[in-house]
Amino acid sequence: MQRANQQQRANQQLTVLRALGEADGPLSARELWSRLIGSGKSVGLATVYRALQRGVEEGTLESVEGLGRGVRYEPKDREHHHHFLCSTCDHAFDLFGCVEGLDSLVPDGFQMTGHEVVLLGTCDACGNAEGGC
Amino acid sequence: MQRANQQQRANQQLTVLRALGEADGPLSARELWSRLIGSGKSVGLATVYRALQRGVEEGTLESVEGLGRGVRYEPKDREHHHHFLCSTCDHAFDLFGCVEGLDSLVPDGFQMTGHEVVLLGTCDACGNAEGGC
DNA sequence: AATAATGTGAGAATTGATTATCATTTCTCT
DNA sequence: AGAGAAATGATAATCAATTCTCACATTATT
Repeated sequence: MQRANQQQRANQQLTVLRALGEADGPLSARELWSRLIGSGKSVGLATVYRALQRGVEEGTLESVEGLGRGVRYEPKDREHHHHFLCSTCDHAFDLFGCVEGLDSLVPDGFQMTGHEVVLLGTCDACGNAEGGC
Repeated sequence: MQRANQQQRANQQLTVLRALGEADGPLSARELWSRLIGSGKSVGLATVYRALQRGVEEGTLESVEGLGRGVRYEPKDREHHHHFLCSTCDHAFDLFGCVEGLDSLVPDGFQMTGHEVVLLGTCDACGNAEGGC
């Protein structure tokens, strides 16, 4: 049992961060954990939280609120983008591009420092498969 | 004591819904409750939840996710609009107007059914008062 | 190798939001 | 006024997300 685990352990937090880096959108701690488990990587949920927390502290990750409930995380080095939230599978996808005309929405006296755009709907996979993807 | 309460009670849920209707943006159950208490109206938090839940069931209210954490509620009869979330006081303000060019962001095969735009920054009051508003 | 520092997993503990419960109170209708 | 239905408020219960704890494993440092 010790032997078997030796190659699977190393720096689990790196495993976590790598998986997040390969995702096509921001993930919650649990989503990330599920993916890792699903792909045969054995990590504890606590370790996922530790990796995310540390990533944010060190500035390599960014927490993304505003996508349904809960908090998701994504690498901070991605360029400005927005997200598509599938209402069927609840997965968030990165989008490319941005929009025009945001400044005109800002009320007098308010200072805008950022913005979020979330498109809602059905993703490709869920659109085809009836039940969900 | 009976006398005193008689005018304060009536239909507390109406009181709740009226307060929400007068707000300048969507409120969470707790925000709404705080406002009521703050303005001298004595209602239970449970009643606030009941009023909101029922409003959604009856179709007069709409729940708004995507503004930081938590769920907020707003009257459904307002026309299409978006929100400004103040990062200092965490209050959400209704905005007027919308944006262009959202369609071009949708990936192939995805079906967009709606969108949300949230502007982040500092509201007028918090911008002036240093500490918060 | 010996020791110290750090990382890890499992599950307990905590937290905050929401819902359920229940004894009263208020309404509605007669 | 009187009876039964609905509403109310206080608080307990529930639930999911996140953090904490601790025994043990791994790595780093002599």
